[in-house]
Amino acid sequence: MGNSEAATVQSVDRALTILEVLARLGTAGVTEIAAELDVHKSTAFRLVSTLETHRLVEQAGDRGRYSLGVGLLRLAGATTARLDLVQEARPITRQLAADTGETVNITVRAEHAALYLDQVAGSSALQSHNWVGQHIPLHATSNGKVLLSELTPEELADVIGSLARFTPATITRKAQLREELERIREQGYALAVDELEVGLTAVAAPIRNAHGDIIASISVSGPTFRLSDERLDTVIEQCLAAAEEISHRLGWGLRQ
Amino acid sequence: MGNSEAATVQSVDRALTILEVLARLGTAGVTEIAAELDVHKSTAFRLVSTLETHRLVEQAGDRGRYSLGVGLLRLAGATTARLDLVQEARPITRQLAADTGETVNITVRAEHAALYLDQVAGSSALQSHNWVGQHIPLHATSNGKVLLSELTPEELADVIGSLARFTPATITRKAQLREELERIREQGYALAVDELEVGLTAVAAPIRNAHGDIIASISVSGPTFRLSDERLDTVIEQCLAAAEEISHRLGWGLRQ
DNA sequence: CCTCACTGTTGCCCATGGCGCAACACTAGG
DNA sequence: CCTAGTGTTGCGCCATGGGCAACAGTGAGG
Repeated sequence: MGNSEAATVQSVDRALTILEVLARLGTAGVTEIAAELDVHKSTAFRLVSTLETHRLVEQAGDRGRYSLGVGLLRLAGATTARLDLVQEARPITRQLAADTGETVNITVRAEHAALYLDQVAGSSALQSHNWVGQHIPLHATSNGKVLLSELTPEELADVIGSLARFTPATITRKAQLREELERIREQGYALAVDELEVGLTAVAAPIRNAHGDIIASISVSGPTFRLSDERLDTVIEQCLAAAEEISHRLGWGLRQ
Repeated sequence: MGNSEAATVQSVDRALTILEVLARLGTAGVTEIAAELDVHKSTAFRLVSTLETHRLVEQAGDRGRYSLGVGLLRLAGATTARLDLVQEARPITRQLAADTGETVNITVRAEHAALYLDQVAGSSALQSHNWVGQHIPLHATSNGKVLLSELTPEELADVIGSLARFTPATITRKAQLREELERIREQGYALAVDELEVGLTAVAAPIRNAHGDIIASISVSGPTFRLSDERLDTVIEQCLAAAEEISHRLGWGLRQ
């Protein structure tokens, strides 16, 4: 999409231009906006009205003068929270990948799935695929299970639909998942062996915010043959330490 | 605009819904977005494309997956900076209005005009009109002159067009304005007597950010008969003290 | 290697929804 | 009161937004 002339919708373009005008001027009336866009004021009014319905624009002070609205802050907030997390965590995910030699991933929950925010490959990592921006199933991954582990039963019921099977080892019954989540809460980390893919093992630990809520998960994943029992204990400890460090950076533990 | 059914543009509505979808899901492809909107994927693609042209959406990681973009942060940033300023300044503007009994205003520069961000009326204030959200001429007001006072000559030439006359006392020659701005730089505040309206006197002082740049102005205004010479000195001191306090709250003076 | 399934992207044409016009409602100032 | 200016609403026309179909690209599996 390097071509700025391609495939744009004129009325949408105009509406977005209104946002830019309001950022510049602070406030503007319909007639002023119409002049900026070189359209009739009834057109400007309809476009502003639509923006207002979505809270991207609101009426400032007196009736009829418009300014940018709180809906923008909300949308931007979703973005900055994730950018901040990746930035704060990056040196630690780098170190963890270097220490383990495996692939390190950070995920957050996005409704019914886990979303990959960041990925750092270790020296032994065989897969070169970049998962950033992609969704993974919550119930079949270590990261996903961490993200589910402290939800209330109501929240869990809301988030989890049918438990799709990916391998013979995938958890597909809700009672089994609940037991697994209980185990994760007790031991403080999640393990997934061959549950998403045969031959893939992953360990994940929770990243917490200043309030102690789980907001993300960090995992170390590699081929099952390399993450065998004797090595796994070390990797679990390293993963837990990394999660704890990131959590501290996000303010966890400072208010207790 | 209490009526959410009125006067909306369908394609704009769809585009804004895409923003909300992306805030929820983190990332999504065109086909996913089309399903969320219940439109054909070519329609979804064009809408996303338009959002991308304005940087509100960008491609996340792999080609073809979209997430919210930095353009959103920019738009939101314009809003939050102003909200922060009003919030930080509010207790001080309240106190100043109580101390002086006059009307206190905070303005920022919005291109070629000064924009009222906040207003607190004192006990003696006769005018009940709320100016928040409105633009005022830079050259004919104490606030406006403060906002102009530290611009470079090139910036000043860019910002100032013709100097409209509002009263016989309005500054209408550029040489005269330059002298006035020099005086303001020296004394640290601006005075406007009968320049916008006959019978209206206002004092304004600069609000500075952590870097020392003037980012806003705070004024005390009232009828000329009340802001006479002997009283004006007190009001000027109070206004300067308020501006300094707000500036400190915004980080001014902490790095010297 | 090939094939298939899926996704994103482009071009065309038509009908629908976005637009301008005109009227109305409201406000402030004289 | 009137006037000038602004925001808001309803109507009908036509331009542009939308769906269809084709194409391009990618990844997985055989």
